[in-house]
Amino acid sequence: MNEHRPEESLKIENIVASAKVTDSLDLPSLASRLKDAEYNKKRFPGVVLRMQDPKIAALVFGSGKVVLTGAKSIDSLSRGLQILADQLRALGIDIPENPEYKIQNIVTSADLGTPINLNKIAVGFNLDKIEYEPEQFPGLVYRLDDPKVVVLLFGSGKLIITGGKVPEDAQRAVQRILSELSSLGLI
Amino acid sequence: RLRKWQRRIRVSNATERNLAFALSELDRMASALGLPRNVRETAAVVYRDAVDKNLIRGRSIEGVAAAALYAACRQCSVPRTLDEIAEVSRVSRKEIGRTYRFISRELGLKLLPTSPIDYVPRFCSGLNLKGEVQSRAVEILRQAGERELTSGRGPTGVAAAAIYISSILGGERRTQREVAEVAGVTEVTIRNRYKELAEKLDIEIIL
DNA sequence: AGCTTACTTTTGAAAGC
DNA sequence: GCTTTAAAAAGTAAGCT
Repeated sequence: MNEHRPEESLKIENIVASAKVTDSLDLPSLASRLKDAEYNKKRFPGVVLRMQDPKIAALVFGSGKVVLTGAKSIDSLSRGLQILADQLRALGIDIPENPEYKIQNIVTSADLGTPINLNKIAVGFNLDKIEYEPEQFPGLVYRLDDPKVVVLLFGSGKLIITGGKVPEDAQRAVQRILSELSSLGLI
Repeated sequence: RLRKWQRRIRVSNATERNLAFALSELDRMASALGLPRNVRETAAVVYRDAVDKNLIRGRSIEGVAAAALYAACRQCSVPRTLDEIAEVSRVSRKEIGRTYRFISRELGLKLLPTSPIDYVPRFCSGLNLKGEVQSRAVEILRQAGERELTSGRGPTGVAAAAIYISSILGGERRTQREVAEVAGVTEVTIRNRYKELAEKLDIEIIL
């Protein structure tokens, strides 16, 4: 069940991406013609669209720009964008064949396989690039410069890597943390 | 040149007026929390350092003052939670927290997370528990720290659980409700923490 | 007591207040 | 700075039975 290999425990939990599918969109009519659309201009300037197949939420703006969140793989993200494009085409809107998109953030979970002492880590790093306030949140926040990501470390040894642009960022972050913790004798 | 003078005087007046306001705010909050003079003085130093480094830009005087007081309490080992500071401030807990992180980083305060042990004296006196019970709670917390039973847990909750246990061991039992009240946590949290401490530190509790 | 729901933290884009 | 989306981690909290 548990392979206990830190580098094999990586799992993408969420991907956020942005794209420009057209030059302008009429949100009011778009919202009324799409079934799963939610639109409250007072509340938020974009239309919220929820897809069930790849479970993704899309934010559609009047500028023609779109934000996709919730995808658990780059593949499902692409499929989600295709589905969104098809829905807009069905409304008579011209959308490019393969809209360009940019991954803005990838959230990955991982497991070091061993419980860790957050207090010792905070001391070991001399609080550099580290924030640990258990009164407020149980995780220790570690900001890495390379890769430029933020890691949330928990006492259980599980962690969250966020802020990455490519899947490899999380992989590198875990490797770096493993080597830093072992060189500090904290793992 | 007269203009320049007047401008300097104006700026100087504003600076002094703001500092006076900040110091009176620190004093007002410290009094409301019953904090000793050394904490007020430490908070004043932190606030002045923040002013000298222009850290007030874009932030409210009251927010920086509250954050300085929060930091000072921790530096002096007489911690107050962000909620307690927020109760006597007109700034939200969220704002005080973010301002604290900012000045803490900019001034290089390097404060380690609050130790549950630092809450013991205040909570015990609030429960009228004698020194013996207090010492036993501190000993339990010392062991808990070594056994990694505090990682990620709220310091007040762990301290409350240790006090709950030591009050029973010392024959001066306080109910979970009473301890929860002075510690500012729920009875559920005390229950979860004390069960974990008792189990992993092999402490037998007979009710 | 226990279950459910929900909030804390982090990240990123979008348009506008 | 805020608003909205999604998602994980673990602790704490609140409401209901």
